[in-house]
Amino acid sequence: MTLGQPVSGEADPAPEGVPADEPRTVVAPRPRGSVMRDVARLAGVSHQTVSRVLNEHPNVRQETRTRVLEAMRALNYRRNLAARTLVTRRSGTLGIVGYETTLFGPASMLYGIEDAARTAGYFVSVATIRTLERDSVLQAVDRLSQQSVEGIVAIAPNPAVSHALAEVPAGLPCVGVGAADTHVPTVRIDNAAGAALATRHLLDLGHRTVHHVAGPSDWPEAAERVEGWRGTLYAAGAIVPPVLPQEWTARSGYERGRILAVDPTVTAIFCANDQIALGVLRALHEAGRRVPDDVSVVGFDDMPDSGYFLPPLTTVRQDFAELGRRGIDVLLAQIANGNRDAGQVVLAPELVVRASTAAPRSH
Amino acid sequence: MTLGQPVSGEADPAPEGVPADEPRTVVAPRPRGSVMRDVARLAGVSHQTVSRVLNEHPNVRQETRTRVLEAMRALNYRRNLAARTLVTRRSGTLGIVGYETTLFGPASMLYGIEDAARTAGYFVSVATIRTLERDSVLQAVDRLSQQSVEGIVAIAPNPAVSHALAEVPAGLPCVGVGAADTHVPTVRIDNAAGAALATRHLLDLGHRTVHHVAGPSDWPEAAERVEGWRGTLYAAGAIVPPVLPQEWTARSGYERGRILAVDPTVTAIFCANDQIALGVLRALHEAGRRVPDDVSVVGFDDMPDSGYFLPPLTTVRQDFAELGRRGIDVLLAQIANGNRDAGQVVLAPELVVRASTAAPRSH
DNA sequence: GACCTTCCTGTTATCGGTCACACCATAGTG
DNA sequence: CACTATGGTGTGACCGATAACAGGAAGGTC
Repeated sequence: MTLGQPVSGEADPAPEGVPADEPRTVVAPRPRGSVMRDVARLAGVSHQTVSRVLNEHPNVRQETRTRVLEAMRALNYRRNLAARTLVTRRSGTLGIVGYETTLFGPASMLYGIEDAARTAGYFVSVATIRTLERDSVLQAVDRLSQQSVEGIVAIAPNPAVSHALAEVPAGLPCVGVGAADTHVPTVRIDNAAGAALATRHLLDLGHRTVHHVAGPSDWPEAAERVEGWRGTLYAAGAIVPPVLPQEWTARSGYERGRILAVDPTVTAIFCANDQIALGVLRALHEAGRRVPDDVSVVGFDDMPDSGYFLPPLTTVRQDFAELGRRGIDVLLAQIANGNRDAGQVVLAPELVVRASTAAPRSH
Repeated sequence: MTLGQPVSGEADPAPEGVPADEPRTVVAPRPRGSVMRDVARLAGVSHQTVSRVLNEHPNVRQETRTRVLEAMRALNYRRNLAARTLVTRRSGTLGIVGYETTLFGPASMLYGIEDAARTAGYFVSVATIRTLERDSVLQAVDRLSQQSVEGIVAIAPNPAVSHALAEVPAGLPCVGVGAADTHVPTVRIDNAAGAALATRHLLDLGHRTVHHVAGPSDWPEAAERVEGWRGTLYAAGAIVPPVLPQEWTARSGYERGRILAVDPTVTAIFCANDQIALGVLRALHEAGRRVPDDVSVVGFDDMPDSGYFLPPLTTVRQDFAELGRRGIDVLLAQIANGNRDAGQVVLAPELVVRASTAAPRSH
């Protein structure tokens, strides 16, 4: 036992005159636990046999196995992942590239992904990016690939991200979650169909046309929703009002909502997400236009709070957790096959009708 | 160049009779990039010199250094973290134990922590837990320690989590973020002070007393806020209404709010977070009690949406990003010192007064 | 000139696992 | 009985980095 003995004290005797508390970056090495050899010794077998037990190799006698397992428990052994990774080239870790993960959607996907990865026996390493600049994204991907991640999930598969992914040398498996992308396989809900659902719902209620408060133009989710909304209006022969991309925030919705609120021809508004809808609701309220009597509002996402807005929000639900799970499925399939062509998985969104939509008042 | 050549194909010829598409877990090893020796050879130096350049050792001639750097660029070299971790016992990775990370607060802390860790040159591995059961927590901590994380940040430092942390053998540095805890150093805002701020504000406006809709009892944040609220009422000689712990959701707030709404003596409600407040607002609205004319409402957190509730919510702001940063600071200090006694860091919360509070109507 | 520093560089061991292979039983086959 | 499979186990090499140490060249001091 080396208890109480200074760690490697001989080699470099502290210079006497120098203040000892100077904040040097010399860090004491982490104390070492027991390793495979220790377990082997205690169990009276070779280290290779311990390895076999650990990896559930069939050719180990039952009695030997239990003896090894007992030794492992006695020594509180845990395998050193770094050593294993070094030799197998498989880290058992998946990387996540996240963007704006404080938003409800991304945060939920992150959660779903982590959950699914854990279930599949993988660790999860996260690299968030602050901006969608090329360098920022490349850096994040680089950080993850340094860690020998076996695959990467991009939560915001926008062009910058997937382009960086395509550049990853080793043909790293990857998947985009949330929106379509041409460079990487993706798992997403059908944003266009969701937008169409919302627009259709409003048209069916009798509204002449539907205004749209869009999300940021650099999010493909936002673009797809614009597309679905526009297409539906077009197919119905309704006029297509201009869109002005906004952020995903209530503030954005409020600002855009104030403009829409003073326009008496506006009777139905489809918002790119629920937070935007929240802002729009407030703007309408302040302008004295009642929802849904004067104006109908639909959101997108169905965050847990949406049912408690004033009034409760009609919205398009997407199952973020399921999205995460399916994303991991696709990634694992790629890892198993070695190729990237795992295709596209598209989940159907669902319209949740609450109290924020109604037929327009007939004059 | 080994391009096109099968990787170690000789050793284990595929058994002829077995269907080839059986889903076995045999995975092709990741193709290998260039390693230190390759760089060394190209630069005409030893691998150790490459290592010196990489680690910014001072004793390398300028010319040698540039030659090595060029070789690294030419070969697109990146250091193998697993090998480095194996020998140094330092993984450069911090672990995060997260709970309910889809909530705005936890998600924001996660983000702040990741950001700060990256800035400090650390990677981040996440282990979320679904329940606060002892086993679930232990498992998460175990997963992280398997990865040789150098420290752990607990986002929900509730007793179960910190207890598990205390059991980590190697004296792993750790820190709890968000609430006080007796087992681990913590970084938090002063939840009690924040609650006091809110309560005081309502009392100062002239309310006789303040009702409270609390968070879940197994979150120390919730308990601390109850404490601050209760203490302030007590000091002011106001009566202390009973509390019923709820979840952090709007739904919870709504349910509790419906009960409070029918009680005419209720004129001021302090909610444990903004989402609860949202539910309370709706319940009051439905009951025909106007905010702030009939009832004042205060939240906690200041999520981005709170300013767009109807009416805009008076709330207690906590700076989650700063919390994350400071958490990493404390953790890094522990890693540098080797001991766990990095004390408590307490940040001051701030009251943000908006339109949901006013003096009670005088009869 | 002998000697000691200081700067720069290379050689070898090592971290803790897995892989390839050798080995020894025992059992089955002709 | 010789010969081959097969189950169970041990031995040594190896993954790719860093640590420890050795040693050569250049410069300074006596």
